Amino acid sequence: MSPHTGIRENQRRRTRRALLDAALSEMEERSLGSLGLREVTRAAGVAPTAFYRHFRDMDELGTTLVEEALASLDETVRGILAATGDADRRGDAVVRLVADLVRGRPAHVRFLVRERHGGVAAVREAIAGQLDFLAHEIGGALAADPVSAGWDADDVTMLSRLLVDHMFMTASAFLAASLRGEDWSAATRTARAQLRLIHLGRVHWTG
Amino acid sequence: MSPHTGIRENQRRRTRRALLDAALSEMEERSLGSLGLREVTRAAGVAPTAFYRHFRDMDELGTTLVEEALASLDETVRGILAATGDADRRGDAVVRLVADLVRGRPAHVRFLVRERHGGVAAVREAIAGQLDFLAHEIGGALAADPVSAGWDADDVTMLSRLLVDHMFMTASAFLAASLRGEDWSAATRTARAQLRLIHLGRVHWTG
DNA sequence: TGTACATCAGTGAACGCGCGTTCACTGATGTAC
DNA sequence: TGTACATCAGTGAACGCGCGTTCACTGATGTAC
Repeated sequence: MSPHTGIRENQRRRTRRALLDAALSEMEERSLGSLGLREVTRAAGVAPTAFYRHFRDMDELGTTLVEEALASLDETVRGILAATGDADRRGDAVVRLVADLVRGRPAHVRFLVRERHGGVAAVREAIAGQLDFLAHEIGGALAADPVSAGWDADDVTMLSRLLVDHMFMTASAFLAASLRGEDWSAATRTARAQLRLIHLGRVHWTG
Repeated sequence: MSPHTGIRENQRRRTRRALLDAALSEMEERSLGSLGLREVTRAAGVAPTAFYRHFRDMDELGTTLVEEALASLDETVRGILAATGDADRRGDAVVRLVADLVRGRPAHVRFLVRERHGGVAAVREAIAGQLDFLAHEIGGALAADPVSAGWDADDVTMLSRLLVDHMFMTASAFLAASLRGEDWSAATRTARAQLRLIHLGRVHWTG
């Protein structure tokens, strides 16, 4: 191994990252579909043609961002569901997880919220696929709870879908609060209360 | 009044409608932000410059669509809330209302779902404003229910937000089902079950 | 270690194209008398 | 009713501009010996 091994690969990674970050940054106010290749390369500080060394087109860059944004999310969620049995604490833990995600990668989360129903089919489908998987994971964990005795599969699916959608609602509420310069206490209280209400419904559910 | 009075105004309305419909049609797969003025006029069958006789820019066309899409919605919802006391029937009525909306104006509904978190600030804000108003209306109706005795204002807001978001989830589920060529029975059952679960949580809520 | 060759991430010029916007216009519709 | 004038929705040419994509290239990095 030469002393210089990896220099080229390193530069390549830096450019690729610059392109992804530039795209995320340009999408603060706008959507992927309205983003231009030249716009992204300009913001990344490279020539337009450098783009093609990393992505076939903007769709491919978009699906890459989906993978980045949701990587490790379902693992983390599964961890919470497995570790915490108590419903209120579990709810609090999920809300905290969402808050951490939004705080840690606000641009990625905004991207997910915006493009989930957005104008780029490839990206919509990538997100939908990941969320199906996540809902399935959550469903598996919920089905194992004692309180789910007597629930049929459709009911479990219905609940896990509701919870996944609630995670998006909550993420969106945090982003909106940041935009208005508010702190997150009100949004946190609302999200927790909604989860508590859903949990109460679950406890009193009758097939 | 001459026999020809209104001909000009009529033509004007037809062109305006053609522009709005062309935009909705072009947005079946894409988002407002990626739509071009020339694209819309081409689809509407008029010269590009005709656009300016009706809208300052695409933002203004977008906010017009928001008003169209949500016009009469909150009135209808209020009607249901006032007319039906029983919770299960109320839930069914809301799900039916959403289904009718999606069936009757699928392009408008798709537009709302897509642009609610989309890349055009003016349109996002117009939708958010309308939904705030709708949530407030629903909150007013819910607060009047006997079951809401002892609920504070924050709790009522928390619940009406959840219900408004659930309407969007449901609308999105219907659109997705149509796209996959499925009928809407599964989506309807899921939406009703979710509302029933939320209602159960409400009944057992303790400040 | 040094040398000769291969690789390949990023470049810069060039292309044809559709964009948003301006402008003076046309001609059907509307109005005053 | 007929006539003369005003209005104004829609037109078509023209503009400068940024777009996505192609291509042959450069020069630093990597590899074989």
